[in-house]
Amino acid sequence: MSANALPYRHHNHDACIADALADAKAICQRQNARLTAVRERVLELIWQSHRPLGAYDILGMLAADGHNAAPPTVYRALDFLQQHGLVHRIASLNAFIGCTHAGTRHQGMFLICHSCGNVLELSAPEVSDAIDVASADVGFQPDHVTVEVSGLCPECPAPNGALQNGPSHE
Amino acid sequence: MSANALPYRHHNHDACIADALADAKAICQRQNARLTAVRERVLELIWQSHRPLGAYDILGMLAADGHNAAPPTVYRALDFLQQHGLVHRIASLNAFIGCTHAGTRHQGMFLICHSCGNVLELSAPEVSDAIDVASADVGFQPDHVTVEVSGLCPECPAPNGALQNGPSHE
DNA sequence: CGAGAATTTGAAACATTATAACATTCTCTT
DNA sequence: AAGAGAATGTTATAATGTTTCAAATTCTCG
Repeated sequence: MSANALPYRHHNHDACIADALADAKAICQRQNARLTAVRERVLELIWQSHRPLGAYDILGMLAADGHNAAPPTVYRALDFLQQHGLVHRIASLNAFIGCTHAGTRHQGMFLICHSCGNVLELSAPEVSDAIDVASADVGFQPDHVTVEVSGLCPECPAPNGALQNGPSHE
Repeated sequence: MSANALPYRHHNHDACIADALADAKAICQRQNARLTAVRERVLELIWQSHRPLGAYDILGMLAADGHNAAPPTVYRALDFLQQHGLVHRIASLNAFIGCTHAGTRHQGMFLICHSCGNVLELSAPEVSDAIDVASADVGFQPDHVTVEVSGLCPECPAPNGALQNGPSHE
């Protein structure tokens, strides 16, 4: 019933990265923005997992590339990518993740599995709407919304013997 | 219609702090937790404004007290206070604020004014519910939820001539 | 009370995340 | 080719948070 499938379950991740990069190119072209080599490489690195990556992780990967980059290089690339809606920053993790809804108007909600570390971005209009209503109720004008939910994803077993998704009697 | 008034508009802030401290004492007693001198002082400092305070701000204030504290002292006090539901951490600001719903079961939502810096904590069940539904929809089990909205509070004038709360025709 | 256990705090060093400031190189336009 | 603006390189530093071990305090129970 949900429009949001789990995009990282048994998928062709190479294609997933390639798609993201192709989309990014198109989006930047449309916006007259320059997806330079560093920026593209950073985006690619971020897309190499569905786990958020810290800026210094990226820095290390660039170093492994032979690129002797300093922190500002990475942060600038990340700023650019965020500004163009290609990556999101997860505030509760100080980390960055590729946007799975790039190019579409959306208000993301992030489901962060504290077991496997994967993050799923949902577009949840009902959540945004509820937030807008609650804000308007007290006369607050929302500008930017952060919704980050940490918990257990359906791929991960529940810690002890607790039920996870309810008995599968259907 | 909202149960959440703006608690920081024209209120007696000394009483506000005193109440918070009294509540904290009661809550800790009930939970057999020790609200020691440092912890209480940190809580008091946090309550001295409705703006979130950074850990190092608190550290500086303790220093002004003549207390030569190191970072772990503050972080430990903050951990304790969070664990007992007396303060919240605002992830998008790396800062801490007193909980205005201490002692009650709630899922906070934070309205952060980027003009005056004040933060209003709302208890918004509709938002929590929407988040729970959206999570359940993809089989995710929420554990901890972060909802932080930055924007313009009703106390602050809109930047240019834009309407803020709509015409007051009622 | 008083010994031992547990909790809390002190203190020093260190790790991680992010930014400032300024020089240099690149890219696009004309 | 020249100039303007954008992007990157480089160095240093700021801001935030943690690890570790030692000392002090408080609690428990005989």
